[in-house]
Amino acid sequence: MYNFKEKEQKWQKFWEENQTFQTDVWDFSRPKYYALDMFPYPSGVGLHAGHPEGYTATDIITRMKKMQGYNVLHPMGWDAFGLPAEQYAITTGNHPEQFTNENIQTFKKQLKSLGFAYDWKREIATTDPSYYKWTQWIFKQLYLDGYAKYVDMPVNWCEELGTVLSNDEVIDGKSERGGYPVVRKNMKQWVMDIPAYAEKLLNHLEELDWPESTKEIQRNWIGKSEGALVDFKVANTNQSFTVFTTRCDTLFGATYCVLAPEHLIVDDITTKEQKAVVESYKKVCATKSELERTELNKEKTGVFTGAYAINPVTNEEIPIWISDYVLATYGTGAIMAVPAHDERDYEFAQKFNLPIIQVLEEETGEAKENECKKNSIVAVVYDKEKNQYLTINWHQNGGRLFIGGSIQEGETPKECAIREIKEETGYTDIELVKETFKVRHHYYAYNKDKYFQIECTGFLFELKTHHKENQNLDADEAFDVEWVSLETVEQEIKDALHLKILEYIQSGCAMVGDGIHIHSEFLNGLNKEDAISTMIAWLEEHHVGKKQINYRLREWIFARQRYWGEPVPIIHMEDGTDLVLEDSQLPLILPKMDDYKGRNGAAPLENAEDWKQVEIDGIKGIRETSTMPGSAASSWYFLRYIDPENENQIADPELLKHWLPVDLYVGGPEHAVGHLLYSRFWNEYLYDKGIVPVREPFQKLVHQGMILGANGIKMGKRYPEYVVNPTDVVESHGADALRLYEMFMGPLQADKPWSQTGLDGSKKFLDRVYRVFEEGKMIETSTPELEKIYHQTVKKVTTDYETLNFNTAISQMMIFINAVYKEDKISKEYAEGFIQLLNPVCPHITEEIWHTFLGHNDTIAISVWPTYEESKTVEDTYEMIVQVNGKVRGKIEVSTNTSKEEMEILAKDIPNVKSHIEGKDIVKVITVPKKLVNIVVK
RNA sequence: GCCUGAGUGGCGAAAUUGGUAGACGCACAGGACUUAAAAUCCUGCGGGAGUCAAAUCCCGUGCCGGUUCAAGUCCGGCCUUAGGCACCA
Repeated sequence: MYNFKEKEQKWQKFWEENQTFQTDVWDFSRPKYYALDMFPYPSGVGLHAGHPEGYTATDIITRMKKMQGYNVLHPMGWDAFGLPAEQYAITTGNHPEQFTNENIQTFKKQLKSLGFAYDWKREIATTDPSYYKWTQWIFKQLYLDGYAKYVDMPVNWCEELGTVLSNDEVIDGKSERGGYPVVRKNMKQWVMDIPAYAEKLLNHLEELDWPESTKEIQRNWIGKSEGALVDFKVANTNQSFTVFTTRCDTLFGATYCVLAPEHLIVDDITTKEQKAVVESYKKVCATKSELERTELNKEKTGVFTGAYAINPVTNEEIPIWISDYVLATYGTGAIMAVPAHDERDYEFAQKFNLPIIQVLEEETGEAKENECKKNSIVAVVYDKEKNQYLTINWHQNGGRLFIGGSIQEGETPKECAIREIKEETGYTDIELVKETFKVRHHYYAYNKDKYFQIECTGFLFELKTHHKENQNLDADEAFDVEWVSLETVEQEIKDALHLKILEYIQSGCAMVGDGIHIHSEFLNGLNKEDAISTMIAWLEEHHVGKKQINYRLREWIFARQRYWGEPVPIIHMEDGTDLVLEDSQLPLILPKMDDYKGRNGAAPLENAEDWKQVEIDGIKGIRETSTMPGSAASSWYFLRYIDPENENQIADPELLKHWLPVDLYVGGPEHAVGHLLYSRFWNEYLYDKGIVPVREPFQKLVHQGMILGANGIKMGKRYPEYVVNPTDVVESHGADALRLYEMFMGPLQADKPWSQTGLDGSKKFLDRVYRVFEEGKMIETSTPELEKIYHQTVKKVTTDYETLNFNTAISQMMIFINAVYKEDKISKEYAEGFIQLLNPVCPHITEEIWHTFLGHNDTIAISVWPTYEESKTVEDTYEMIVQVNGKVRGKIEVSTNTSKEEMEILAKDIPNVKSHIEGKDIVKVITVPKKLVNIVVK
């Protein structure tokens, strides 16, 4: 019986004493492999069930690659700055460092008990001054190059946490940590100019082997949009403002402009009469929290400034409004409103009765030469009481349609619609509900033998009473007037124009799609794409605008009003200048304090008087008291692992050149934007500076799924009875069983529920493996019976590990062990190979067998990975499937090199197949070599 | 609303370029060993009809339709669910 408790400790001690997994990074003689886990925040509660999942995945790759002859770097460290340690310090009066170090020790002990092949000599903690020296140094470079800036800007302020937060730390208007409300506030802040790298960060996503979903999230977060800047003069002043638009082609339809309430020009242009309302509106917006702003987005609000802008293409005066639906922080904080072709502008225009001009028209039907032009209408009449629509059934002569007709001389479209309804159906007691945008339609009229191009307006009327007057029909108008349900309408109306009008009536807002420009002078007749480029050329020629690319990505707010973070190495001098510390003054050490609580929203370091006050060459100054955000240290830690003790640079350039990029990076999907975007930014910056040799740090990225409770719900405080603690499992089942189970549960990337019996099953498998040796099934002579399955197993396990399909690799090893039991013997050669295959997943039991039963003195970790022969994996017979009309009617064991002709003959000879084809004509026979025969009969 | 991904037995899940749906494991049932139980080993295990037993047949991969000799896999349209974005002009 295998004593996992004793043996696991024995081998962990052995690996440590023999430094089995220490990496000589200067050994360039072998190919390198860098396998990285996202380093954990060492919280007080220790490891949870999810940690071993990702860590085991990289550990498997590490151990296999090492056996395949790679020099593997597999480090671990601690992302140790953060809020909990600080809050603990505030409540207990202890130093956060002490708390952090205790947690690190707990984590480390737990990780070691799982048997991971980390090189603990390279362990780093972000809170260690020898580490944050270099975090500060990178900050300094960014500062000197103008990417780190101290600016006055609106920020996300969280009162409860007493700090500002970056955009990725705010979710639905609440703080990611704790879920406290977040408000907007203007503050002097340190920011990183990540938008300057937006284009590079976007483009280089292409070359990465990352999950498509994560790349997509980053693309959305960067949010590139191409458009134009357009200048608007304010009438009767010398003021002007610029708007950003992606639809400059609709400029002829711009009927008003909207500025963000915070826009600087607002106060200057507001007229006396409007001053009071503008002021009060601005006040309301300022006090709204981020949450209220997003929640209140149903109803548009805004006020008129009294001023007018001049539309540069029409030279007409259009009113300037302010509204919080225009964001101060995006684009230029000002827009031109085209209500006909933008949903938000449409809604706003409807509410405040602003004019709507259609400048784009959708087209239905097919354009022909020599078309006759006319204007027409399509009218939809709806009976609310019966929930039915009024239609005209032309039967063979055109099917079902709504009411349609041509507009006559001197008639408005609406008058035409009312007239046509009366003439064709007799109904007169109707009320107009809605008039749609115009549609351009092309059709052929059989009765007139002519092609027509019509401009058609749609109408929706509601029937008030069934009062009817006489119809007034032409002789050739033979149809039935029918009330039908919406379902019938959708099924039976086929005409493209009528369908389009119905679509307008149902959706009913702005028309945002493509179409043909109208009422747009030099754009008339052009589609959207052509019109945009034509308009940009026009704007540039007339010096009133230009092409512009805009990003949604904001500056990274790089300061927190907290204690437990890296100090920013800046001194604000009395003379108003900012001074960055000399390299020799780094690291700037975080001072010990009596009280870690900030006062009135000020940073805790404000209280460190002795530390804060400095004097240089007789000039007094005050140190920056904000600290860096959590994602600062994690944005470059993967570089430090390569050379963690280097005192002169972040890492030796020669080593960086050899070891980068990270070959495999495994971590949770929750870092899709924050950490993974910031690291890419810093790495890209350091690449541009020539410090780092690769543009992208993480070549291949994989997100492990979540381990759910046995109830299928995320483990956590809500259902404490379903929480699994890995340390308990190591106690009860052993580290190997835990590792094996977590890898066997399902695909690495999927969320999977925990199962206690499943875990038992994994342990049973390990006992079954051990028993092969314990019971003496291993023999010195060869076992040809197992040859094929052994080679198949080596092949499948190797390739499945490489593609991270651990669950199927394990199932193949189970199949192999089942075969060993069936034969009741195994040769030493195959036993060794098998134990090596299992070793990356279950390092302890395999190491034990390797020494005890297989007689080795050296660790299995440095043995040579087993190989397979392709020729020995292929079967020489296979089960040929015989189908009749696609249904399986027989199976027969045949040799692999049976010819197509032979296959067909054999197939037709199977009794059950015979009975299915008897008396029928064989239409065709499909033969797929090494697979099947399908006989098609009639 | 928009963008991703997922939906297969009682459960976790497998299935090359379309080619035997359900590998492997869990649970369950039966047998062997045992005084007995546990452990272990062996066998069976999608649903239905059929039979002493079998052969055999029908149905079955979220739903509806299509392409094909053949669809879990490809195409069109829905439904459910998880994640992301959401007044981004």
